[in-house]
Amino acid sequence: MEEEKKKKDSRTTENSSTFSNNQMMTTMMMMMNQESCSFSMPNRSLFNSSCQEAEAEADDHQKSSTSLGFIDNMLNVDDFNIISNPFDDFLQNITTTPAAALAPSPVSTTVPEYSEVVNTPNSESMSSSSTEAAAAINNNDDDHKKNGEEEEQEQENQDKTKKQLKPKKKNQKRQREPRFAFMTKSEIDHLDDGYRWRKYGQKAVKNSPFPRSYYRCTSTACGVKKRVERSSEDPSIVVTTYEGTHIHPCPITPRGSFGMLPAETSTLGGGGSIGGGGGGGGASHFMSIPQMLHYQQQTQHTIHNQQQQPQPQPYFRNLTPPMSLIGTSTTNPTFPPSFQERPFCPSASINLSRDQGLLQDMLPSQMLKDPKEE
DNA sequence: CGTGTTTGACCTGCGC
DNA sequence: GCGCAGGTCAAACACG
Repeated sequence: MEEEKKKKDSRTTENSSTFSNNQMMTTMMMMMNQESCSFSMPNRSLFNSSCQEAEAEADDHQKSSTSLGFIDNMLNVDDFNIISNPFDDFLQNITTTPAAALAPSPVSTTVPEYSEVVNTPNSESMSSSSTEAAAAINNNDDDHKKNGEEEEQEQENQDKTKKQLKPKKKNQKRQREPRFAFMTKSEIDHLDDGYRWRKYGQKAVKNSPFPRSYYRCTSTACGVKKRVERSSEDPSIVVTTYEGTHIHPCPITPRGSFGMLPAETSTLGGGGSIGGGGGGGGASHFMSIPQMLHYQQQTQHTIHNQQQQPQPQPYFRNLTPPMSLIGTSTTNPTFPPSFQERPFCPSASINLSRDQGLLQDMLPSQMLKDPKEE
């Protein structure tokens, strides 16, 4: 126990101190629940797998959405309710982009744990909208309600006597929410995905020196959970497992920036902090999407060079514009000030030139032109 | 004071 | 039934 503490402490300091420079991250999706696969990824663009589609969407968003601009593009908040099927895209990408291609080495070897749950992209259970997805998430309950709403009420009374721990237990063993996990090579334990998470538990995992952290979406009525743990085989790999579907848009701060943005802005430290930089000693380590993008850029670049072949780079592809903005400190009005000003990563300026080079590989030419034109 | 983390205790599922 | 491991709760605590 104390060892873990020490480890954690050391990791904490280590992460906070070293995270800036050398972390690239390789994100790869691995699994999802075999029963239903309606998970709605908060940042659709994050996992949008189809490059063309992603670009098209990016274009569409740029044309159509000006109020929230990049934020919307990133989070698709504006079309949260009409998200066609983010996970479907994602899954397609899984099939078209072998994990090994994205992250060659150890990552793929750790997948087996989840390989069983990899679903087929064409699974009909994939709903075509986030609302449907949410419904699909709840359909577990619905199904069971069909079987015994009366029972439910009866047992509800019984359950009241018990701890509120499991009000749902009667229906089934335990609700299996659609789940999927992705592995991220990062020093950061908790990758920020735009939603607010509250840590509700931490457990030591057998055969792993690293504890597993349990997070729950802070939005009321949103039961999405996520587990974060480090791979025992490769401590540099963080395995994040999402369970459930958000039934609400991605939170956005009044200033138009993500609530999720990590500690880079003090305004997000306390009540505004998303992803827990705030209380409890700030032991969790978040990587903002911009940061992720930054690393993803590097990763992509590396991959690109290695393979001499443009692999689909789905997850952050249409998120690249803000990266370029961040890197160049441009003042594109389309994007929130927070993204323009925020030194999201200490290495951002240092890597400016390199990022621009990367952007050439990744960004549509239009994207690169925009800042200049304006 | 509000929000979030920590952490020990408790519960549940599962294999034997 | 028992034990183990995973998952969750909730009080205590930390922070802004």
